[in-house]
Amino acid sequence: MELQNYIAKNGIPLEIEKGKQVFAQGELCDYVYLVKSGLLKAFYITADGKETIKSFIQAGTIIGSLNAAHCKVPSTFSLEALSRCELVQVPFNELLALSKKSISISQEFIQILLSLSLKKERREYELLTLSATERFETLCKDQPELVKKLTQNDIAKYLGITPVALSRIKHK
Amino acid sequence: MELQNYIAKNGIPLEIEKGKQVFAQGELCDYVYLVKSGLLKAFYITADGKETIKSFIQAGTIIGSLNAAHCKVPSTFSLEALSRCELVQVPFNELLALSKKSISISQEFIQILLSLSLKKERREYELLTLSATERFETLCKDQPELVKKLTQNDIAKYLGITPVALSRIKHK
DNA sequence: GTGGGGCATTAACCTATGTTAAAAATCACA
DNA sequence: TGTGATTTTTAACATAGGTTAATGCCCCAC
Repeated sequence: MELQNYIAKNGIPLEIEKGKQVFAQGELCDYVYLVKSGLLKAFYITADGKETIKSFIQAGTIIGSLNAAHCKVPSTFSLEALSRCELVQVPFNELLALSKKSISISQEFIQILLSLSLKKERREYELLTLSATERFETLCKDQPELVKKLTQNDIAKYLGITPVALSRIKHK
Repeated sequence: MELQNYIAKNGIPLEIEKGKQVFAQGELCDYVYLVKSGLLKAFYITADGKETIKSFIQAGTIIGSLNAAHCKVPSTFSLEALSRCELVQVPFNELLALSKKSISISQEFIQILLSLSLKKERREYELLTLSATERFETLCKDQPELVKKLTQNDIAKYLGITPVALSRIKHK
């Protein structure tokens, strides 16, 4: 909470319209964003121009390209608003510096990174061991409210299949 | 380094013979392990009895089931030695407690978790956007020494395909 | 050296998903 | 309410990878 409070107080508020990008794949982006309201998607555009969705980001989450912010390299993904969003922006380094001065902030950082790792581990597990149908069922069971807000196109891109394949799966 | 030194000094040394498991999927495991030598694999057994490999763990790495250690739930994967291994075992909570008292340990923890997240992100990216052939090529390019030490069986299980499919891919 | 066990290859056939294209449904809004 | 735009469905065909099983290979214990 301390960390979120810090961001809420010291960060720069941003409004992002539906369909607009917060940052784009290939750009440097040293910021981290706290999502106050709205829904976003983080996605890759592959070499052959196809989009695959890495994750959906809901209110209350902190999001940023760790890679870009931490390693000073271009982001590997884009972040785009699926609905009008209120964000608060703060430089990643500022948070890291803050964590060097406060044990409680450090601890919160550690908790956030731990839960991030667990989330990614879960996704890795699903991609590695479940079929597209099973991944779809899991998503519907775990996040029914989220699924309602998404287009089938975006769900498919998140599952790693085409919209056509998802339509087929639903048909059963 | 401070963290690794702590583990090396205060942990319990373990020797694991090739083929033996450090912990098994479904068990509680509150420990974290520093790999001093050898090679291990972390893998899942799915509901229908198939094995898929989550990652290979080489010397110098710290490994453990974050989920099991942090959330007090059974591990979702098993850890098995692919060659004779020297490990050092330390309770995860001990490290977490330590990080609450020392900023520098906290910072190291954060760095480890950051690089873990980046690694997982990369894997997620590959599973989501690359074909089996491309994943195999990437692995061969990025970790040629590792590939040499592995059986084709294990490589296939890591790529998320069957050994038969991998043999076909290599044929080309 | 012999025999057994696991690993790798090959082949034949099967299934899930991709691709393309067209039709149908839904939505957005003038 | 009508109309164009977008999303979803359906169909036909192509391809990657799964499954099973047979064969050969290699290593190692005896």
